[in-house]
Amino acid sequence: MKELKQRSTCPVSTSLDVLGDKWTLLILRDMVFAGKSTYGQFLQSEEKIATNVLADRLAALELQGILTKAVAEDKKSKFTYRLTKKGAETIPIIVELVLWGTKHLATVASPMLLEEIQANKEAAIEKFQRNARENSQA
Amino acid sequence: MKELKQRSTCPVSTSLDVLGDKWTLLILRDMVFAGKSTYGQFLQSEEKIATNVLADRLAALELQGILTKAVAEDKKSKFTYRLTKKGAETIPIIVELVLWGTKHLATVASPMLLEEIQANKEAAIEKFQRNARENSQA
DNA sequence: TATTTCACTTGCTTTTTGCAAGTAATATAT
DNA sequence: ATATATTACTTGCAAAAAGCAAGTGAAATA
Repeated sequence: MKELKQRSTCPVSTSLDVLGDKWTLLILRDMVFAGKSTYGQFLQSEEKIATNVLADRLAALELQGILTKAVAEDKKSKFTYRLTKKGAETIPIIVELVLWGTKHLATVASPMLLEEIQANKEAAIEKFQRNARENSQA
Repeated sequence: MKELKQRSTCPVSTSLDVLGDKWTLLILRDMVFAGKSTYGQFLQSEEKIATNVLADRLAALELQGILTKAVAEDKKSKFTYRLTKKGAETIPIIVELVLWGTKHLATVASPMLLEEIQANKEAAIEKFQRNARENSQA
């Protein structure tokens, strides 16, 4: 596992201690924009995260209180990962990454998603957060 | 050096390919909030970046067009790093990291900075961007 | 009862990071 | 003019993290 090494008391630095690697925010992206919630779903993403890295990150995110892990309703051999409030509040960060990447890098964003964000960023963030919380009640 | 390996065409993923590590955004933080612009200044930060990692990241950021490197006015043995427009437009991401870290992690932010951001986020971001661009004219 | 699904773990190689020391081009002090 | 100090790196090596392929174990399905 991965224990948190806090390099300083700066909020940017400590946020990066938690979220600042190439995979953590992609897992959260999959939960927020693709509604994914299981280990197998996360493994299937286009970026092909290694299975041991995924296990490590999920455990770290759970430890940090960013997501919760629970036995799925349908099968008890399955787990469902859900965002906590703390986790859902990373959505503004992810949305800014979408906007920056779309503007400055060679990327392809879903036009509908992008339009929604550009039309009213605050409203779009609230909707994503509401969805994340709603799904967590299911 | 570090060439860009793009894992997918997703804007979140590609933004993380560029910015998603533990050091890159700290360098940008130092430029934005502390007005730092030289190699020696970056080395002195609280988080103690290794000198070879700093050199690697500065070269990668220059390659990505996020900052420019120029001989300093006062000494020609010194270089000045400045944010480009693309670089200054990462500020919203950094600001969201400040807010999330402040709310959810054990951190200490400058009260003045935090108040300024909380009072009017958009205005604060614009100010930081203006400063970054102003300094780049100096 | 056998096979498949699902969520991991293990072992090994490669890559990245961290650390300490070294170098080379100015700049400053004597 | 010469020696010392700055500044911005590079180099070499050990430690940590990531990537890859195969294996495991519990539960669901055939």
